[in-house]
Amino acid sequence: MVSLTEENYLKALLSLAKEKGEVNVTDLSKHLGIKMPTANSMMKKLAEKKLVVYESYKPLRLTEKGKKTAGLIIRKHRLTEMFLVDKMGFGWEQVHEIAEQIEHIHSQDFFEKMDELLGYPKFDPHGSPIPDKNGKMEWISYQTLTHCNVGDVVHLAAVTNSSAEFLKFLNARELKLGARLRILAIESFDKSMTITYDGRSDEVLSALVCEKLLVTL
Amino acid sequence: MVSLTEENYLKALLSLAKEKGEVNVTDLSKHLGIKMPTANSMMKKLAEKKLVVYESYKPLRLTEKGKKTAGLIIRKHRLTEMFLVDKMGFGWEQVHEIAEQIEHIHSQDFFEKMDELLGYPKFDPHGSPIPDKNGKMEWISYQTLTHCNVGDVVHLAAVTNSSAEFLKFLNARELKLGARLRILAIESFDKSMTITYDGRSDEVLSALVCEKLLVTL
DNA sequence: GTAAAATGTTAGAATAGACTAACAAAATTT
DNA sequence: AAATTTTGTTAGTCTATTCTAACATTTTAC
Repeated sequence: MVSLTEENYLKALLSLAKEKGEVNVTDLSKHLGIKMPTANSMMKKLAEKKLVVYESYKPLRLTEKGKKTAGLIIRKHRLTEMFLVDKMGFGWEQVHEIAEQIEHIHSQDFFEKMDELLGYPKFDPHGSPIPDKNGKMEWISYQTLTHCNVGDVVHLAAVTNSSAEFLKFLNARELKLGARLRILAIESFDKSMTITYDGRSDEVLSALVCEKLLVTL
Repeated sequence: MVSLTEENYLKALLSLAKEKGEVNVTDLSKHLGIKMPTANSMMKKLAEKKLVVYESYKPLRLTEKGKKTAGLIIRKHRLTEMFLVDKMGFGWEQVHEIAEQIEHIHSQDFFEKMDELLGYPKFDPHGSPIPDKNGKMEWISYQTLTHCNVGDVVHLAAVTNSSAEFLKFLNARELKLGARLRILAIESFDKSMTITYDGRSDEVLSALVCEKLLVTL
């Protein structure tokens, strides 16, 4: 049995591993908003449950069992987000918080029904891949907008931040997944970008925003 | 702030108060499957939070605040059950367990959206009233089938047990809410009833079943 | 290649929620 | 009304999850 708390640790480990490759206790505790010793003792506990490989002073790793467990929680999270947007009419900026809670519901049937009603989606409303029933996730390698050049024309494929604050910022600029973006200029001083898309022309996006936007050619 | 555990105590207090008028610690602990001292100390805690009136050796009562809080949890539970049945295609026997978890989700918006999508229903799939946004519940006084007589023709309005086991039993007999029941005979020995409805004739229901069926004339 | 800084670990304490054992009060029986 | 049974309370323990303070190791800087 994995507690709600343990589930949150596993999820954090998986997403930090994605971003960084390796995970250390400092990053984990910062990500979860807890103190380092708390994270540390939980790692020992998860190691006993064979969900984490823990060796003193070494980076943390999820075991296969841990990866699968974490993947299945993320699956529930993303199916929920998709359901909330597609079937209940929420905006993509509203669903992260709610999904954060619903992902801990213990009912296979509930999430299978969602999956079925949604027609077995592969991506959530923020463009993130939905893991399969074995917790396996296709890790698509998009580029951040930051890495593009003047003149490039790309499509917005995903965002790496699902906070309401960030997504409201994008809403205000009518910037949606799938949008075709043309890069007009890059300010060398602060790396801010001037782009054009849909009805909007000459929108300026700071580097902080650009690095959260994943694009495809 | 009310914890998930506290919410479950409040819900138990409200439903026991409905059944019995007064609530004592023994019934409460049995209902929740915990030991008496555990319930007792939680009652003191809820009394400090002004949710329960607690006096040594006296029956337990919810305060107005406690009733409202409990009513709002039941509202979330029943809206969820209705949503699961009406919008997601679950059977009425599948939804209690799932709703038991979803009722603890903290998001006004989530339940308001359900309510809206459902068209502001007044009853859940088991015929129980859905409390309003102030946690107030209309307490409709149905009769149990047990109290009817031979020759009576009544309609099944609600069931007082939402367990999968009981509802599967009714499913197997195609006994649904709204069904028009005619009482053909009552066995004086064990109070079992022979009834006819819809396509079914001469179904025999034990007193144990009959007392869980609420009917209107 | 030490010294300083960053990171990780251990030990001990707090809170929530559950338990058992022992005791106290109230209700019921005879 | 005394004895018995049921019900309620108190005290102390346990586990999960968190914390702070102190200490240890590793990494980085000079």
